[in-house]
Amino acid sequence: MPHVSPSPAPALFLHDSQRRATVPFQPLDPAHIKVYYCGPTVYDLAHIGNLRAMLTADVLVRLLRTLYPRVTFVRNITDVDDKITARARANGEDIGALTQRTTAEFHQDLASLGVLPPDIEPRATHNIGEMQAMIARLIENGHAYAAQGHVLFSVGSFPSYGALSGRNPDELEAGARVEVAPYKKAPGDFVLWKPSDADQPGWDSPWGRGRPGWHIECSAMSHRYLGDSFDIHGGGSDLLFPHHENERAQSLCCFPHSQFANYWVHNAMLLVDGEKMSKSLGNFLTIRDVLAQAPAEALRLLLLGTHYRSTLNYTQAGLNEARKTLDRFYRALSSVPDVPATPVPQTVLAALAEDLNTPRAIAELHVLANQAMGGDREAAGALKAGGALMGLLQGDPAQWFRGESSAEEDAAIENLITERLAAKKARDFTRADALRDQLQAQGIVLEDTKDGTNWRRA
RNA sequence: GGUCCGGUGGCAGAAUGGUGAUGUAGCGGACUGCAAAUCCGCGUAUGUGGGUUCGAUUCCCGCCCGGACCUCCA
Repeated sequence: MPHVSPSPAPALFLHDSQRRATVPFQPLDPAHIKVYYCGPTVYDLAHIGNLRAMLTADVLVRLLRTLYPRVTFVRNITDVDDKITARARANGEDIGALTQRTTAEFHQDLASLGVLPPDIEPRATHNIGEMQAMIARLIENGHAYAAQGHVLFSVGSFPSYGALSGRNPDELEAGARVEVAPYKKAPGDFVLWKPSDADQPGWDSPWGRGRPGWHIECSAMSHRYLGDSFDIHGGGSDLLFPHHENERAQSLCCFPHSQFANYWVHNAMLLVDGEKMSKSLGNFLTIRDVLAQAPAEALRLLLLGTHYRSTLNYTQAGLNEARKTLDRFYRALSSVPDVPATPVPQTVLAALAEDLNTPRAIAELHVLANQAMGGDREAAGALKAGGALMGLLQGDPAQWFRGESSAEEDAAIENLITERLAAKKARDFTRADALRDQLQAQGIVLEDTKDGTNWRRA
């Protein structure tokens, strides 16, 4: 019954932040989709808010790969930043050591969540030359100016400044909470290049030894790896302004006849227990904090359980529920012998094609799981295939239920189960229940079936 | 202050101008020695006040509440 016949791919709709509407996705070149995401600034462990953006990108890219023959996904590493310099100093650590270590930790964390690596992962420090070339070009074009060792982008030189984030540059000044640096011609002008002290990282440049401003790196790297126009640029909604607005301004002024990013995808923020995650509130959660108390897949399912454009409230209860949901999904998969390889079910694909509606896609997985539970092998295959599209359900069910355990542990458990079965056979239920309680105390749950007793970890 | 987003059952979370998914929790039942798992059944929701409409949860306006951004936070 489930949808194994090849069907035409559904049309992809995406919510574009700039158009402020959900619109049909029309690739620049259907033969090759190009996606750029802002990656992490590597000075500390990634938190679950960072993860949300990475997961949104992951599902988007997985979906694009099923709809189009070729996708190039670029996600940068920001390895030069004043936060990095400050942290390295605080740690008494070399900057390179800090960024390398943090990058490795980032990769490990994402890998444990099943987030596929980008095709290209450029580092800012490897692209200083490209940044300088863009800055020089912006100065030539009259869009930037040097002042007191800084180079600043002149916001007034770009009429459509503010179009992405829906801001009026004149109104920005009114509520500005930051002091305007004296070398700025206009308050909204932002730094492309800034001078470095001897103890700050720096590179020689026509404007003196210095380092790039934050925004120019993404313009330089997206241009180098994707060209002056590409399909999708994504990131957290907090990057919309000023980061993405500024990127757009730089890139369009540098390459006036380009489109830069054709679609902008922004995920909403995440709360923890209803409050903004912050170190001072004590509710700051790194990916590793969560993985210490639940399987990575449960975290993944939890984060995909809310649409990416809605605020997501992370709670322990939600994490537990995600875990129970996976129990059911894996139980459905294991209820069917030899789950067949099946195309992605249309119901799941259609949900994701509507602006990455992962909650609806997961609801469709429940429908398939219910069918699989009733013995429908095709549904089980579809469940697994649909899960794969979201990076879920690719594990071994036995592994899911039993987790990591040694052969000795397993043997000990099996022994107690055998003993209990003997007691049951002798109708010594007191003894049998005592053995079951003993296992329960170890976190082992028993399930008696016609064919014997199964066990799993609670 | 400016701009923007949201308020759906106990909880999580979709959708929609015409009887509101999916899950979880709860209740009842089947199965079980008892459980666990599974299956069957049940109930409960559109913040508030107006407007448009034959009909509004959906569109419009006010109000209340929550959240985001407003120069380097995903």
